[in-house]
Amino acid sequence: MTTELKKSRGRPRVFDMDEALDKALKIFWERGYEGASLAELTETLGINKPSLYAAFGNKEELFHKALLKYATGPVAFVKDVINEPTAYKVAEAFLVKAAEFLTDPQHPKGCMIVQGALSSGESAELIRDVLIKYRVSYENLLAERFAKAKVDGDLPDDTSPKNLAKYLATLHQGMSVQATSGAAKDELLEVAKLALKIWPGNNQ
Amino acid sequence: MTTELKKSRGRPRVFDMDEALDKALKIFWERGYEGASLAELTETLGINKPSLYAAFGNKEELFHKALLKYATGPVAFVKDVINEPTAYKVAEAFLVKAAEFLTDPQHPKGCMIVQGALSSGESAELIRDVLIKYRVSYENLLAERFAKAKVDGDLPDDTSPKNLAKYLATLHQGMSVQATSGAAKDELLEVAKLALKIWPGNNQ
DNA sequence: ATATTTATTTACCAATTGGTATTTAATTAT
DNA sequence: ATAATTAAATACCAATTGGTAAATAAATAT
Repeated sequence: MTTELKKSRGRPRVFDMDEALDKALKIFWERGYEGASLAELTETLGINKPSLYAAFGNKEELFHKALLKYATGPVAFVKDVINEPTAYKVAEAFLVKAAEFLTDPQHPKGCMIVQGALSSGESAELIRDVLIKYRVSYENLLAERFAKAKVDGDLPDDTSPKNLAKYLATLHQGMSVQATSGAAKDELLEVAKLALKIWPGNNQ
Repeated sequence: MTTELKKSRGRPRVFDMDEALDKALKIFWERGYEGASLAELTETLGINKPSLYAAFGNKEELFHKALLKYATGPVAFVKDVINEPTAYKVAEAFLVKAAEFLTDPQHPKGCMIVQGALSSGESAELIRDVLIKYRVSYENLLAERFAKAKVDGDLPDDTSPKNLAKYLATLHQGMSVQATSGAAKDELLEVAKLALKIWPGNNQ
């Protein structure tokens, strides 16, 4: 059923670009931008450098493509989360799904957007800034959702959507560090449970 | 008043070791272990490589010495915090002081123990593991303090000291990421304030 | 069959990485 | 004054970094 209109002219590519990008993603994910060497990348993808460059551009472009795949793939759940019916359910879904995702044994621990280039040398400064922007935009997504919840009367008047969003983003980022450090899913779920106790009406 | 018994025999060292270590600390702090190059280190310390090696050993040893200085210097407040009279005051002091420290303009943003080697190449794996141990031990310090609080009747019987400690450690680590990403002190103080609302008796 | 196109392979590149051997300079002990 | 000791400066090292030029192989269009 897949439309294989591969009347491409030259020598056919021997590797699957999507699979290769996925492997690159996982290396960046657990090594970070600077920690991932071209040597490890090419070795893992099973291709050599010129092929990698022809297919994806340079290391930086490869990272960006991997990042895009990450944001639209594994991490897409964040954008679903804001569709939960109430602010509380948004927060709950966000933290619970984060706990599960960050410790999922199917892929590297932690969040690539958090640890891809947290502190780094000059060569990764652009990458670092892009990741910061991603984090900020996810946080803003939550803040906007909570602002709407206030209008809906779903949150008390004296609550600050921004503070609430930053609280959740901070927890998420901390959970990412925890996951990378070996914390188990259940431990992070307990953290999530505790964190949700701040919610008005969810006390004790 | 400083006992300068410098009847050391050979050519005198031209730089102050403590000052130099402090500069190295700040570079590791904002660049991470791998991100800090020997070139940047020697340039900033104002000494050349052989001098650095003679004084501090290799890059890894220098990092460990800087880390020790960090843990006994800027970050010593964590060990004071557990002397607060109540569990709540411990948590409050921990989060408030963390917010202030992580955004202090006097030194790099964020926590070196969190971002010194979060994700990295193979060359930093030992460092990464040491930093993980540091994080775990700080968390254990809090957990033990809260266990004592339970015995004292300062915390309800159904509270888990470990979960509480992990909750606070997670927030601290998240705040570190936030600080590195440009969050302001006031914003982190708001997060701390929100976070403390989970406390029994501190609701609303 | 041949030309064209595209991918792979091999071999290479300059720059940078962490790390040292060697020489030279500054100090103290004799 | 001279020997011994210690540090600094210069110059170097192999290995690795990200990146590429040139040659070769596999497909399609003519």
